[in-house]
Amino acid sequence: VSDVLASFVAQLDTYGPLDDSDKAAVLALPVIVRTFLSETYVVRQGDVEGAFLILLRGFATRQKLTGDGARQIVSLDIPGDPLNLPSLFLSSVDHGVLALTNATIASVPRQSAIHLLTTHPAIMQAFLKWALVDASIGREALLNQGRRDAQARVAHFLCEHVARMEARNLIIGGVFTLPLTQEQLGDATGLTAVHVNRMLNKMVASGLIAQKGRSFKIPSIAALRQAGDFRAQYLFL
Amino acid sequence: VSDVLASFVAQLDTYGPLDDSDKAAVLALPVIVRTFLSETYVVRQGDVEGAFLILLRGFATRQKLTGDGARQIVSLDIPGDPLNLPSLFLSSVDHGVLALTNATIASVPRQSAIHLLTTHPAIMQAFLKWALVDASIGREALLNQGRRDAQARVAHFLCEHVARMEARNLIIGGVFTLPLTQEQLGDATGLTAVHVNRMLNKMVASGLIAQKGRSFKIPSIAALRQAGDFRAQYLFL
DNA sequence: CGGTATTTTGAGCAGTGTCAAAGACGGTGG
DNA sequence: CCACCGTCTTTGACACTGCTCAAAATACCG
Repeated sequence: VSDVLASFVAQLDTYGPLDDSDKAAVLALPVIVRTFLSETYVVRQGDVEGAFLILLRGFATRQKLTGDGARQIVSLDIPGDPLNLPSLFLSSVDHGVLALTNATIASVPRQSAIHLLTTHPAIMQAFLKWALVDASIGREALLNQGRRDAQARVAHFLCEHVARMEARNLIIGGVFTLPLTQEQLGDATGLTAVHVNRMLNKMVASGLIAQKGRSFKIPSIAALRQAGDFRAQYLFL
Repeated sequence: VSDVLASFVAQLDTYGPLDDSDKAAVLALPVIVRTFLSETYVVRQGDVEGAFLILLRGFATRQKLTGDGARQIVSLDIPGDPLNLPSLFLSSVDHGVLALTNATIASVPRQSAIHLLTTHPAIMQAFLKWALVDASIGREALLNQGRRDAQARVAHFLCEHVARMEARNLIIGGVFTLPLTQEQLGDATGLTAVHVNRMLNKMVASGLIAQKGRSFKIPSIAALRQAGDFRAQYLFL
């Protein structure tokens, strides 16, 4: 029994609550730790995936493609996130998973994960909550792309990333790294790389964000939230 | 014990499978049947909702609002759909529910529903699958609004509605009613009512759809699917 | 039959996309 | 440690999709 899943258990517990036997059962799961290079596929869209994956270190996106190859990033995943919950119960994954940075990922055999859930109702319930929150985040993203202008979309995306990172104590000293190119930020907000660039520079000019390479600092999170029409309730943190 | 929930059980079973005692337990749920007039709120965004609601007859949308009042429709719900699954386990609903037509809705006390799930793992699992499919549909909608042009968005939306209605045997003779104004169709696709109008007329002119008032007929579903870049896998029907 | 909501149409415009090129950055091998 | 190379960012000019505003036509409902 190793403790690679310790932080995952902590996450699950916030959706829980789990009792000690539940936690022990998760920690007793057979796990293989795998590493992926940056810019490499973890799961391909349409795969019938065998294992349940949890991101331990690094960043990953979940993304979909249109018929003519345009990309939409549907989630930016951070350490502690499950990467392919749907594949546990659905026949195939409707989206691909791409490692953005070098990433270490815990891989749990599908049958072990399913067995865990069916024998531990509290864990099943925590997974259900996770799925519900994931859907809620998706709905907010839909609102963001459907009804906000370019600057607000980018601001909102940044606010969400900050909020989720902070909830996991992954931001230290107010500075954080956004592990995305501007092209990818466009794919996450329904914009073009060029236009994302203009929006970022505009936001720097107006003092909404401070940016140096891919590391960001937010002078006033309140101001950024206002610019992005961001209210955090939908994250259920 | 009435059978108002019979069709809901049938739906659940497709996500199941449920055994007879599971089904009996659902049917034994205390239910109040309520009716709502068209254009009337069933749940307001942010409500701490007491009851679990299932749409029995009519149509409803789930929708979110931006800070300055723009609306995004995140789901068009049809008979058999649960309307507020998140509120069972999350503290509040992140979106409102609006009856589009006169609607009859089954209302199950929250505690009864929760008790049902925690005592019947198979039902909990079916609800989890439901949540996963709902999230998958949300991701496809995000791709649709982020990366497809106006005509494709409308075509894709129509294809999805047809596919879901057909899966419940709610389309007879190839003609169906879209219970939305063009304004609402715009809110569902991230477009303006005016532009939706132009797209619909263009699609009629090119023979992709036949429309008379709010009733539609699709001459060639294959052609419409092509126009909307629609592949049905993500619905997991 | 009148009133209201919805659809339709037109004209003009704004926001975002496209294309292309230059500049900056970062990683790698020598 | 430096030079090189590929990727990413930045900038400019321009095109175009989809939005705004406004008014007319039509459909729906009591």
